[in-house]
Amino acid sequence: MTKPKVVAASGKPGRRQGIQSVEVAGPLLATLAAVESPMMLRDLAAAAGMPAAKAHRYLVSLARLGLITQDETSGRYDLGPFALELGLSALNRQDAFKPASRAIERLRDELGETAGLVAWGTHGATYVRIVEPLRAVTVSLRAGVVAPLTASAAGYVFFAWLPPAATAPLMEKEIGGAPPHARAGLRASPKSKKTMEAIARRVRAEGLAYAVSAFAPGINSYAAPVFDHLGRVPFAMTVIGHADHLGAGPATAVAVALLREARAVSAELGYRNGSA
Amino acid sequence: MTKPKVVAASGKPGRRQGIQSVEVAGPLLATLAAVESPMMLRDLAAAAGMPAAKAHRYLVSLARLGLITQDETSGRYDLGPFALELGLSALNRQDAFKPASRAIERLRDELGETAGLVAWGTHGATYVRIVEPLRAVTVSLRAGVVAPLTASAAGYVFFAWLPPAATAPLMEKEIGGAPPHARAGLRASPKSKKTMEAIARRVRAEGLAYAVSAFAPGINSYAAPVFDHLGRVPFAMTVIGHADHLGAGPATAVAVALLREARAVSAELGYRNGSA
DNA sequence: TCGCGAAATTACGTATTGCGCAATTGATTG
DNA sequence: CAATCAATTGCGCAATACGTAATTTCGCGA
Repeated sequence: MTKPKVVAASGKPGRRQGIQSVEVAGPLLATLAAVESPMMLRDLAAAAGMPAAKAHRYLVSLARLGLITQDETSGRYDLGPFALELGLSALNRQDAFKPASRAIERLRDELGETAGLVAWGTHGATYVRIVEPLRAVTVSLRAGVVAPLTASAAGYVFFAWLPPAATAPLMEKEIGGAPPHARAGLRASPKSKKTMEAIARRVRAEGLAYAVSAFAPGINSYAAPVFDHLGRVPFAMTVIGHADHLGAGPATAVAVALLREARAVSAELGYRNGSA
Repeated sequence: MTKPKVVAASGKPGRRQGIQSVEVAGPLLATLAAVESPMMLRDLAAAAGMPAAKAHRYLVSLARLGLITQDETSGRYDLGPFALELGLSALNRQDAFKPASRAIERLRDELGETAGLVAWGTHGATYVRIVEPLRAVTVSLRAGVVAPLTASAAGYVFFAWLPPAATAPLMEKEIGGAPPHARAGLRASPKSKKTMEAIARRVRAEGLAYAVSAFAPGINSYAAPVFDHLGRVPFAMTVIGHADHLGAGPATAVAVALLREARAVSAELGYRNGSA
């Protein structure tokens, strides 16, 4: 309409066919989103680069959708309730928590073992969610528990994929802070930096980590990273259970299932294999 | 276009002249906002009541605006970054947002616990802001998480003070929708309507809600309503933390502080105790 | 590796709808 | 009470969106 077209309805942008009017409305919404207070039609139209009469018609329809509201008395326009709804809905699916939560539930159901979600917090690899199978006897873990960086599958995962700067302080603390074997609760002996580097290489190569008797004797754990669309690692997914059920190694049923689910979540978050 | 018009561009709705194409796009956005996961073109078109070919053109333009995204591989459509931006901007305009934000920061500093702001959105009680204390292992939550209506302090608050019509659909879903233990992460068992009514009465009487082990074992939460000048509840303020620090009940230090701050915010918004 | 079926995407001609311009209505101020 | 500014609406033209398939792409199974 505004812009001369050679052929009928083909978008000259050379791209896929869209609806021009929809795209015209965008700048109006963007303008309103950028300011903090209601705007007059005239200013809104100017900011969006269109005549006031044109803007007005669009605003009427946007208001019918609830994307904007017009103040009855002042006539000014502002974002409406539907904009908030859209945002809350978008916020809801924005992060990795939900898909990762669903994934560990699937793992729990499929494997009949305790599964968890671990995030990197100020104190290290912190369990943020635990799901347990219905069985009576399960590995007891609570959200908030911090897994040792140098002696747990989840710790290995973060060490392997987080920037070194993020994990360095904690590793110093775990390796050098206390005399060997004096550290509370760590079953495994403290590892040297060189050992940790070797572990990290293997973990990166295999795509996941596993630890034998890390939490307690006879309890093994597996952990795999979840990547988001930027290639960051918002979570590690873990499976924890008795050694005789889980086994150990990169080819066990547990390892295969965990890796499959972790990769599925990463894909859902927009991670493209290889890089961001 | 579809509908015969007698006169040129006058909207026959008898109302103000708008842009038809803009209003056509509304149902597509509303449909995406109403579901929780990406949709196929076919289903989206059906839900919005239009042919797939038509929906496709609109989706192309909505995607150019960033209101929606299309997954490269699956071809499915979901809400996009601009939807989030619109929503966050709309959130900031809520009169209650700034005072309530400051209030949860005070609570965090005073109690040394994680505090949050929860709004009622399409999918339920949605965390829109989380503030964490600098020290300690904090409870990890992210904005966007939806708290279950029937098993969280924030959910109780909205259930107690929102019009029943607003919460009914979600309660049906939570209570009857899924088999036990199939619902994501609900530690607490599903509650009957009768139980929920009893909870709501107590919550209204005490002025706030608390939940034991709702998010995770050993994690308790408190929630109190913020009332605006019309007596509505735009937000709930929450405090979340380990059970042994927070305790549970209407007379704990946390409960007292939370209620005090929530009432202060309500007063600032022009709420008069008792009614609107 | 090839082929079947379903879904997504694109063409094309028609006429509905959006555009620019200017008049009209409504509100605010001197 | 009048003047000014802003918001809103007619009008006719022609650009754009619609419907109906055709076509391409994708996902699976043999």
